[in-house]
Amino acid sequence: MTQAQFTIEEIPFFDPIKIANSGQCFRWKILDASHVELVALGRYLQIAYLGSERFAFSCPRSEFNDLWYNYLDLARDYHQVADCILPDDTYLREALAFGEGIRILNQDPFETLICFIISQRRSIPSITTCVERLCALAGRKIDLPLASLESQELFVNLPEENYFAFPNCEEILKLTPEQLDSIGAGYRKEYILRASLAVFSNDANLQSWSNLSDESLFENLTSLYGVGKKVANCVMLFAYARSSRFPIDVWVQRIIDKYYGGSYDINRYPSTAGIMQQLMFYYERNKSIT
DNA sequence: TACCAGGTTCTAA
DNA sequence: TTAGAACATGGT
Repeated sequence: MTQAQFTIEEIPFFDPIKIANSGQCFRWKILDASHVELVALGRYLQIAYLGSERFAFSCPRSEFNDLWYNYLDLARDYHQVADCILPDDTYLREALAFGEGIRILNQDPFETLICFIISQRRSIPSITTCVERLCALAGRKIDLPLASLESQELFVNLPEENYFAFPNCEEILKLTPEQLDSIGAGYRKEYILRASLAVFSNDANLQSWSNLSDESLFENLTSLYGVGKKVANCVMLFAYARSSRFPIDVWVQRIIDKYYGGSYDINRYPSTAGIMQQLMFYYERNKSIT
């Protein structure tokens, strides 16, 4: 008996469209009101909302269990996280009501590192453009589950375009200077190259770094040229499941100044400050748009 | 057109 | 130790 080429799952507190707009990932794309596609972990995935917290994923059950369950952080009980919000934290309560369904992804460390190096002092649309150019130039072409998807009415048919995996360090280092210039990374080009070189030479063994303490991991990440505390905290939060990390960017600083009197005690949420940060960030960026 | 963007590095005090 | 300038490019 052949395995079904899709997986259906009931998932509470999960909103792919909000995740796509949350700023933690740059390769998720909203196709329509109930479909999202993404490229991650070297694969293509489409997610369809079926109603009543039920979702269809364009992959076999085995792939869903092996890869996407962890990537999408489905083991965590987000209702429990929500229950931790203090009664007097009015702003965060509003942020939760607005952003319910956002999960913190467990992304690939190298991809997250390079993406957030690119992110510094740029808008999210601009980051997305730059990341896509890098993938198209240096990334491996991905085999699409086209035939199997088209045979299912659950999913949106794929456009006839190519999808590329995020490149590894070797693939980035193989780019010519002209190619690297053409992705439009500007002065961050040198940061990308030196981070890639550190990983290639094994000075930065990103896989083994997952065993480090928060303090050591932060120290190692910030030792990379072009990686400061903001980018390091984003990598820790979005790729190393360090949910206590609280990246402070211009948006979050604005929130702290406006709603928290200029200082924010992250010890209010010792193990979930990063999740709270993401809710705040999403709320502040999107509340005026919708 | 001018301004700002999920910051970091470098330099001078 | 800290404040401030410089940094490349894209989106609005």
